[in-house]
Amino acid sequence: MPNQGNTTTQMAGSSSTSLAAAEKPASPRRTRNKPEERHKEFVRKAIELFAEVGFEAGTRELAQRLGVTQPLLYRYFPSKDDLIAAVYQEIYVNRWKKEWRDGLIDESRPIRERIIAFYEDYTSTIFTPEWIRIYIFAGLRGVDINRRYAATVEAEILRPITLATRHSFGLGGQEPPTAEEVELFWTLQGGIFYYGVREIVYQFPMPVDRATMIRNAVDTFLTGVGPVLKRLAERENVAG
Amino acid sequence: MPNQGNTTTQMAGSSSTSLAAAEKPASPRRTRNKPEERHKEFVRKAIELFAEVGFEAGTRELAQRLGVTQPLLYRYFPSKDDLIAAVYQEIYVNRWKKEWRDGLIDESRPIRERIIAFYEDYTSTIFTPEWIRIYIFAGLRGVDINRRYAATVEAEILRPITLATRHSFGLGGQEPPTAEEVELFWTLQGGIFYYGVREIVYQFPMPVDRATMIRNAVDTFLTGVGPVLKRLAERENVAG
DNA sequence: CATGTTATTTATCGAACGATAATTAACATG
DNA sequence: CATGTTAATTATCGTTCGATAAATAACATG
Repeated sequence: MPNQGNTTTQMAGSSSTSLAAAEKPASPRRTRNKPEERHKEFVRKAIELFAEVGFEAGTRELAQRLGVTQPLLYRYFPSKDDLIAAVYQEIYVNRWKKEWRDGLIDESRPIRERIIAFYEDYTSTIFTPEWIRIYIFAGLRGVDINRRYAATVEAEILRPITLATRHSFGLGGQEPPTAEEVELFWTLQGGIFYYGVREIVYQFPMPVDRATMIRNAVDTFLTGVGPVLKRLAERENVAG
Repeated sequence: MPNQGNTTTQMAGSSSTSLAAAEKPASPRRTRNKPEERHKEFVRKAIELFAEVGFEAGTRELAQRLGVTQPLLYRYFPSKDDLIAAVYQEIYVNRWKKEWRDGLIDESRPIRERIIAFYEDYTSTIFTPEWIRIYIFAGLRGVDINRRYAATVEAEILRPITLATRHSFGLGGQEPPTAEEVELFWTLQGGIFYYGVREIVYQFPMPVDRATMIRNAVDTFLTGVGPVLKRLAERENVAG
């Protein structure tokens, strides 16, 4: 049934003609593409598929969506795990913006403005099904990816925010933020992140739009964090 | 334990003796148990296994851990999905405490105390690999469970907290909390929940203990939420 | 102790999976 | 236009999965 008919095989396209058995789009032989493009194309579609189904998604399903045969995948990725690694790289490394940190430590703007601007841009990057769902899939599958990512968030975002906030309250000097201080900002980070999880993963109806949520959360946090930071700083001075 | 084996079938236990082919613990025939106990036992072990591996965990692996054969599972659960449903029921329905709501609306204690006490007890219930990991697995697999659970959290926890906090600030009356108000408390909830995710799922080293984190997060929140709630209430009064 | 019920096991099916080897055809080069 | 390279396909292997049917043995009852 592979149909080698030299006649009308062309328009096998993708849909409608598929028989009950599925899987084979009935197009024998396709065009020949450049390896780099194929590689990118494969990763892009893999992200799409994994975000939907998870990493248990079959290589046959992926091949079908790409309009190629399943063994072709193994010409570009030695194993499925290598494909998954490429997916991680694309999402969590290539999409990170160095400007986030720069904006946060830019003392020419008020701290509130900086933090709100950061979270608006950051959430516009990560609040997609691809980013969030794959991030969560990754965390359940193994801890490496997420630990590394969390370490980056802490080093590049939360510690700078902590120091900047401390300064804006006229507290402390250059000493590195304590774990307890950083933990405070983790709860802000987590609270905002969980908004995205409810919206995108649990598909909860979200009556409050993202910008409003961020503004209220940051306002609440910045108003309340002053006294707590002060208390922590005093305790630190006594202890140290 | 069970196994009244009249000979040496005893030590079929679990390890070492397993041949290369694996799967069969070499114990032919076991004792006969009461159906209700089996049912409970199966669910209990299924929770354990699913928390580790996810719902893709094989029924053969589960059977092996139970010391029974795989087809026996199908005498107690018509399909794997029914087993999963029983797991959900056990974790997310049976472990819910009505006292949480009662404690939160008990106006004889200060609001700060009530909220901190609630989160300490709540986290002591849900900050286990079983609860958190299965909750997250469930959310990626389908939205029903988590949507239902989130609706319960909102109705039984967050709305009461919102009203109680409003009162403690001398704001508003009996009007139901607005979506924007509730959303504020969702960020607190999410921030605390994400602490558990980092600890249990991502296995991040947590230098700040749970109680301290809760105290700081609630203090920050309660200090900061007053002005924001007030602003929202005023806007509401003008608009309404 | 004989008998009936049913909890449990043995054996097996069909589908789907990741992966490999061998074959075929698209394209670049002379 | 003949030729070599390699992108892409066909065919297939071995494993694992959820699930079912039939055989067997534990226990209750008389």
